[in-house]
Amino acid sequence: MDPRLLASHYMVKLSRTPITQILARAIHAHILTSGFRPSTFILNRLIDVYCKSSNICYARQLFDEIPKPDIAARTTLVAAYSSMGNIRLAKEVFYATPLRIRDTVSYNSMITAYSRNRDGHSAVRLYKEMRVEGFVPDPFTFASVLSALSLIADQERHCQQLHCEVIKWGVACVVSVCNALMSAYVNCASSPLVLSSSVMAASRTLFDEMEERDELSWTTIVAGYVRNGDLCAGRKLLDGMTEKIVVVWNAMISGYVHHGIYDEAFELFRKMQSMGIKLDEYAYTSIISATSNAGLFRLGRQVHAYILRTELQPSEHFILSVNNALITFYTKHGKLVEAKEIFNKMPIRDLISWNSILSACVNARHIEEANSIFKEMPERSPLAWTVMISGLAQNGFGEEGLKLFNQMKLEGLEPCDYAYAGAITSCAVLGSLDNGQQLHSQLLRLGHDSSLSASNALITMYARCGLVEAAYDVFLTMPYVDSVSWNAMIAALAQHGRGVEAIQLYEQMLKEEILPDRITFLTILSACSHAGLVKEGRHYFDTMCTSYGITPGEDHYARLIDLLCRAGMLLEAKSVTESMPFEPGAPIWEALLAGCRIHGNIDLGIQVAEQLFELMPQHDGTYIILSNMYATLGQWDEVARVRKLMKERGVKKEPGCSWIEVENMVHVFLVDDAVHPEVLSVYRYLEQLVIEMRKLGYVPDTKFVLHDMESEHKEYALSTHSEKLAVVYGIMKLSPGAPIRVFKNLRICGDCHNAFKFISRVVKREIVVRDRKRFHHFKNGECSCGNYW
DNA sequence: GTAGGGTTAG
Repeated sequence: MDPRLLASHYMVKLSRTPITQILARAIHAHILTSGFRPSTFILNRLIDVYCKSSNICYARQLFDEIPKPDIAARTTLVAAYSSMGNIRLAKEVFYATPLRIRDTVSYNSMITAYSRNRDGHSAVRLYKEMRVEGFVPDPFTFASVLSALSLIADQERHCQQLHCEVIKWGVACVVSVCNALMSAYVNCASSPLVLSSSVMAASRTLFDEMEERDELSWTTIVAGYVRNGDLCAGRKLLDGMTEKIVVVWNAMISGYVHHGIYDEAFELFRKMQSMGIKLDEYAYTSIISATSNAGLFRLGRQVHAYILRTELQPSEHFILSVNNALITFYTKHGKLVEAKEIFNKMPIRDLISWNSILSACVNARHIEEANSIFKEMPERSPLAWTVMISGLAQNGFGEEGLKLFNQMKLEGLEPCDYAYAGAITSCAVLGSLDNGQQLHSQLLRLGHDSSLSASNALITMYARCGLVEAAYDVFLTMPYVDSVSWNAMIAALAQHGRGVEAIQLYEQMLKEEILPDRITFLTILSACSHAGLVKEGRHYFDTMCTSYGITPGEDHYARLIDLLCRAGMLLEAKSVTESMPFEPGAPIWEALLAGCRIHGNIDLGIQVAEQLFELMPQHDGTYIILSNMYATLGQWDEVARVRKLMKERGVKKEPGCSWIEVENMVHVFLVDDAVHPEVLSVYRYLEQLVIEMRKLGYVPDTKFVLHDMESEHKEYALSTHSEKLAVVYGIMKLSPGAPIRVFKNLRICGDCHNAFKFISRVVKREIVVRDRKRFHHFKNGECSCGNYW
């Protein structure tokens, strides 16, 4: 075929019909085999097709194969590389183009490339360069360079300078240039050094003085107001509009949702509906998110049903984003099954779908499931890692959380402050102070130390590692705090038996007008409980309802009952259970049973245990407490009966286990340990200690041995308790005078509690023990709990 | 041949 004919044939084909990649390949092949040199027009179209189908390699091949591609082809390629995020190749082509044949369009493309690559400085530099070289900027140049300004510091000054240039080059009346300028001014407001009202005013003046406006002009100004928190100004403009521009409505609705003004969001949504403005995925996702945040389950489900009924041919993008929002909606309302159903039925999923279903599983504490989703994900974004790390930590998987955090770093991903918070929480779970401190110093180095989530995690970490003062330091030096910080600090004091201080801090919180939430009351109730402050606890329980409108949940009642039980008011506690507006569940009975144990009320204990056996027959704690109660009374037949019951039902007792950190290594001891390599020397050291302790009056309290055996053996059994072994190991290994910090998975044993008082005197060191419930600080023969535990 | 707005994940 005659090459010229072929060319015109291509021209027609290329300009009229959408070209598939296959067709492009065919033309490309023909060009190569026939030696036909296509016009720039054809070349550009082909490059464009390849790029739109993500085939940048072919595009470059085409470019390289054709001798001396002209400026238009080069520019197309720069733009293509830019839109695919490959700045390296874009630069290569641009700078290989001789200066004398570059034109304004090639500069525009390169400036955009830098801007897309989030390199605002290079974009601005190139703009200045082109001006020095004498190229004339056009409206596209300004649109490109102005959009790059949001990426650099001192944007306001640059904005004003470019504003002058715009006027100088006579393009101030071009709508697209004005839009870009307005948008640049609006973006300045995100800098803390800029007064948002002044840049918004500059933007508004531009808007008001525009002779003609397009949809984007309206959107830029309204979205600008919304983003900078001036919802009223945005709404005023919206109400005065004659045109119905969907994007503006959507921006307004999302603004209301972000500011928690849900009523207005719903009202606007309904208005859109009644005015016949097409509701698209943006409107729906915002409104679904409103129902998620506002806890409006029924309304959310109605929206869901409405979408299914009315959207008969939804686009792919519509299905994707709406379903993503729905996953979160069902997750936030505790409906994992529904969330999973939506996810499973989705024809296509993106990063957000995967991240949403991952957090759905994490929130529902289905860690196994979350783990397999995490492994299955096609792309693990830093967010997914973060969700997984904090999910593991918050569900007590400290070791796994920390491991994942380290793995994230090994894979070259930079953990954000939330990921650090997860890792720090992992340390809190493990009681790993060394790791926690290292993470703290990393935070300081990275400048993440002002992060709210990381600092809140630090408070908890230091507290759970036994360093209340360090927790306090973090709390006091935080640039701003939220109710989580207050709750964490109050809890820190409460766990360490400093109930009065916890209450004082709570009162301080009220003075600073921070509203307490349900967590605050849980914390303050346990503070009162640990410190034996019955009157105060009752008072706070009442004010929770009367002054703050928080309906006490089962967990609040459980703490109130715990408070009364510890103080020996078992009958009153019992009567509270009867006055509750719901049937008592396991937490209530457990609190009562613990009270019965402390005060040796076996009759009530048996009744309560029966309830618990029914509710959770596989729970070891009930059997243990009951058998221990019989054992203290010497009723060994009954002990045997309970043990037999356990065996029959296949219930296993969680073995006691304690651990201590020495030089960044965690050493674990079990009851009657024979596993730890140095356990023999630990036993020998303990024997010597006991001799010294007896001189000071220590008598092993064998009532804490819960099996029937000779008293000599009982003393031996006591000496094998895991917490004793860990404490002794600490005395042997830690530098002289350093406090001993030991962690135990169960509650501390009574004889160990007594023994540690004596040990603290013999070795003249502070011993800190964290058990399942709280901390004990032993110093000079006394414990911080005042024996009230 | 080049630029530009609104959403959903912690």
